[in-house]
Amino acid sequence: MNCTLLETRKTLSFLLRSCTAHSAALQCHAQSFVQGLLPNTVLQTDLLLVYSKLGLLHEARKVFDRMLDRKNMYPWNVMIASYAQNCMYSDALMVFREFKYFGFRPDHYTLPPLFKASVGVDDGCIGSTCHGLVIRLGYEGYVVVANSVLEFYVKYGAVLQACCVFSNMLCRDTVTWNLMILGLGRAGLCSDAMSCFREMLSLDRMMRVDFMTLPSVLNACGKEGDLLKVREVHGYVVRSFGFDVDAAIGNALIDVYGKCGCLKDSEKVFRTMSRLNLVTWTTVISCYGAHGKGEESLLLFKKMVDEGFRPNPVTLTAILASCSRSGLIDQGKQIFSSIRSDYGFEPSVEHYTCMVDLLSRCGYLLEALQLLESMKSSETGSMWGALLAGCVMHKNVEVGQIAAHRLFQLEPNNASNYVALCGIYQSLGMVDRLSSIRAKMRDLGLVKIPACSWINRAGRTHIRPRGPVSSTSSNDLQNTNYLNHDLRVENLLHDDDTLAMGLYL
DNA sequence: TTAGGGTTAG
Repeated sequence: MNCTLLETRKTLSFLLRSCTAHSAALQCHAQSFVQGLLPNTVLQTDLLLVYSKLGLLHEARKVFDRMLDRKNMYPWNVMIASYAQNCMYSDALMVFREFKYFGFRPDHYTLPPLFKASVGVDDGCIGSTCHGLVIRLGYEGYVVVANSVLEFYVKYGAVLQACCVFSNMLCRDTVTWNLMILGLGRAGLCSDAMSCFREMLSLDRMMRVDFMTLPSVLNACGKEGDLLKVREVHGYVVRSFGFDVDAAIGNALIDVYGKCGCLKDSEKVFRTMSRLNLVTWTTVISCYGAHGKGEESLLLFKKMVDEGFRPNPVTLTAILASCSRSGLIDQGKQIFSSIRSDYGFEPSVEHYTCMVDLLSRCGYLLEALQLLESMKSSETGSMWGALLAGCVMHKNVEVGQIAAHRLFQLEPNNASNYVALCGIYQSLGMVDRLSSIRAKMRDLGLVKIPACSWINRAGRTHIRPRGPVSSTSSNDLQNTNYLNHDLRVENLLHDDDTLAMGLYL
């Protein structure tokens, strides 16, 4: 390549790296072609990067496929990462298979997207095998790689394994702590999540709590329903970030106050937020709905649409659930029919469940049954459970028996369904049938687990069973500190993973 | 020249 062409190539590389628009990238690409600079590994890699950055995966793949130099790891890593970042997990894994075919060994750039892809395709074996590779190839010391391993176990719902990885990590940073708090909170180990947060607060500057830590911490507080802790964390948020917070923190605050029964506080946070997103609207709609304020939820839904936000399936579930809790039958029916016609989604299992619940609560039991029998999605216990609950409420034995017998097939070990049917028979004085169901429960060895309440008193959570039983300390139940488990990483890997590692290397 | 984290329903 002569000096002029080299200069042109360098200029185009510089321009490509600063491209922020599709048209500019296309112009640079065209110029590269016209100037006779292609194929060239450096320029093609720059094109691959810019198309990936702009989310133009089809263009990126075309560039990748035309690259003649397949010995360079860099484009492979970029292609795998681009697919993973754009949720095209199967494509990422296919490129990785090809990568292996060419005899490459993954490096510390290759592995993080593979963990993401493993979670994306819901295949724990891939992540587990990659974990084996991390150990075998000695990448445990790279904090980004180690965090990806941790993220895999957190997102895959394997909290014990996540704790094990966390305990054995050679280096940690803010992302590590954020992931661990997230994992503990998602697993319902809320006290452990809070302990983890407090430990993080006591660390030095390198591990400083950042804006991404707080939604997970708040989420854990919400699951526990501990208002005292919520206020404590909210105080920390205001001291650190002021009142006008990042959308995700604001959304978590709205949600958590709603879950603790403080709708007024949810409203206050909502009013002070300047950066709203679709999740904000969905959360606030859901909060009003959960507090039985369906009319307000509908007004917010309308305002959201007027402000240009297009509801997603989660928003539609939230508004349907709000209608259901408030018995707003006409509005609920109208929204349900608009899911396909106005918003272009196929109604999901969740949408059907809300609709069956709404119809059942309002006494339209035959209509609910017809809806269940007509739907294309696969039926779930929740749907039939909603219908059965409506039958109990409205003392309808005919539909109730259909729902109960369907539930006996779907959930053979769930005593609640038998108890619900007994409730219908009892309310109608059908003594023989009541005795028959109770006898069946005895034969099957089914026992209804008594309901209980969780009460927070002076910062301690107590469990109060129904009936005249004294309260039990939470310590009786939550006496496990997961982070202090003596765990060895080797125990996380199955024989199959070891075998896969052996085959690979 | 490439890799990582948060919030919403049921």
